[in-house]
Amino acid sequence: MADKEISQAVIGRLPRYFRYLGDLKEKGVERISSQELSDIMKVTASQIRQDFNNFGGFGQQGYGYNVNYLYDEISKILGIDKQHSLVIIGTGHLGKAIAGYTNFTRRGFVFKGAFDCNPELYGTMIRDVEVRPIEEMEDFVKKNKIEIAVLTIPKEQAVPMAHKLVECGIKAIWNFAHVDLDVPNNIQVENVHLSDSLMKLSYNINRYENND
Amino acid sequence: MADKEISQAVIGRLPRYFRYLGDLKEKGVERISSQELSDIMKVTASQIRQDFNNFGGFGQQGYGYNVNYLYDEISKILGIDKQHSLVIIGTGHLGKAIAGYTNFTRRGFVFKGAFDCNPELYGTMIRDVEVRPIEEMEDFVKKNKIEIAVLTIPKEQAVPMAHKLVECGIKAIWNFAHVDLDVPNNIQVENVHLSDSLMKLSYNINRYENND
DNA sequence: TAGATTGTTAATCGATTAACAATC
DNA sequence: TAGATTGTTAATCGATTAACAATC
Repeated sequence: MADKEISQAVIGRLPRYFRYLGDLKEKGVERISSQELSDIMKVTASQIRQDFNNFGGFGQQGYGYNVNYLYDEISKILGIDKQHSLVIIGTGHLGKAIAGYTNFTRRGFVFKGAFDCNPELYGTMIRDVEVRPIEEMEDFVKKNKIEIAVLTIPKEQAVPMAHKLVECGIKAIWNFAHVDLDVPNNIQVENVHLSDSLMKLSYNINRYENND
Repeated sequence: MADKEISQAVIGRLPRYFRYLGDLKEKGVERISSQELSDIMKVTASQIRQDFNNFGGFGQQGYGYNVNYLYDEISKILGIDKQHSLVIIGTGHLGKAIAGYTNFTRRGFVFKGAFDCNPELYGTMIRDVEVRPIEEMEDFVKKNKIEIAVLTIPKEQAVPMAHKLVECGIKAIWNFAHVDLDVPNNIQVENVHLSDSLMKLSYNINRYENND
C-alpha cells in the first residue's frame, strides 16, 4: 500500500523526540507548542512541525501538541507499541550489556535467546535466558520466529553469521561488528560501529585544537 | 588558522573509507580508482572524489589513489596517528566491553583509568587498569591530563558527571548515557544512543511489513 | 602520445528554514 | 471574537551527482 517514503533523516530524529516527550510526560506536562519544544531540544520549530506532518498532523492550531497523544503516536510509528523478539549472538561483555538494558524490555523488545561458541559459557544464565551453543541458533530462530538478531561477535564471523540468520527468516540485524553486512533488501540492518564513532570524536578534538 | 569547515556528513564517512582502505592494504592492493572504490563501497565515485578533495587531493590523474598513502592521510585527518588518553566512567558490562576493544589501542586510544561508584569493584582489574572509586576521578583526570571520558553510567548521573569532567579539563566525552549532555562548545561530545538505534531498526521492520 | 582518472565546476536533488493562510 | 499556533507552501540552503577540462 506504499505510503510515500519518509526520509531516514526524519526517522533518525523520532527517537529523540520520543525521549524528550517521555521526559515531559513524566514531569506531568500536558501540552507543548513546537516553539517550546524547539527551545528545549535546540532544533527549529519549523523542523518539528515538518517532521510530525510527515505522519499527518498530531497537533491543533492555537493549542499545540498534546504530550501524551504525541508520545503514543510516535511510539506507534516507531513500532515499539508491539513486541519484538530478539536473540543475542555473542555473549561477551557487549552482548551482556545489551541483554541487561531493562529499558529495551520496556520498549517491547523481548530477549528470547543467547548464543556463543565458547563451551564454557553454555548453560550460564543472562537474566532469565540460558546461553546456548551457536550450533543451536538456526533451529531456535526458526522455531521461535525470532525477528531481531543482535550481532556482538568479531567481524570475521559476522558476515557468514548474517547469511545464516537470513536463511532462518530473521527480519532484522542489529550489527555491532565492525563490518558492513551484505544482506537482501528486505532484511533491515542497523549498524553500530563504535570505532567509527570514536574516530569522529578524535577528528573533532583535532579540529578544535588546530583551527579555532 | 581556521581552514574552511568540513561538514560532519563528510567526517562521518571518513571512518568507513578508512576501514575499507585498511582491508585493501591488508590484501596488498597498491592503487585504487574512485570507480573501483565506488563499486566496493556502494557510494558514488563522485562523492568519493569530492570527499577526499575537501582535504586537498590525494590522488593522481590517470592513476587513481595510492592505498597506503590515502590510508595514512585519512588516519592523520582523523587524528588517530596521535595518542589519546581515555578513562572509562562506569565499569558495568558496557564499560568493560569498551575497555576490551584491543582495536582502540591500535588506533592510539590509551586506556588510562576506570572509575565506578560500587565499592565491591574497587581494586578489581580491567586489562591492566585498576578500578578506582569515582571520588578519585577529578584528581586523576587533572593530574594525568586525560583527554577523553567514556560515560557508561545511568542517565541520571551522566549530566552532573559531564559537568565535573568539563571542570577537570576534559576535551571530549563519548557519551553512552541516554541523555543529551549540555557542555560548552569547546568540549566535543559524541553520542552513542543505543536505544535510538534500536528504535530506528524497529521502525524499519514495521515500514517494510506495512508498505512494500 | 593516448588513455585513464583525477580535481573541480556546474546542475540537480533533497532537506531545512521561513512565511503565512487556515483554523482551533 | 482575538490570539495562538498549527499545517503547508514557498524560499533557501547544503549536499550529492554529473560533466568535463586538466594532467598524469
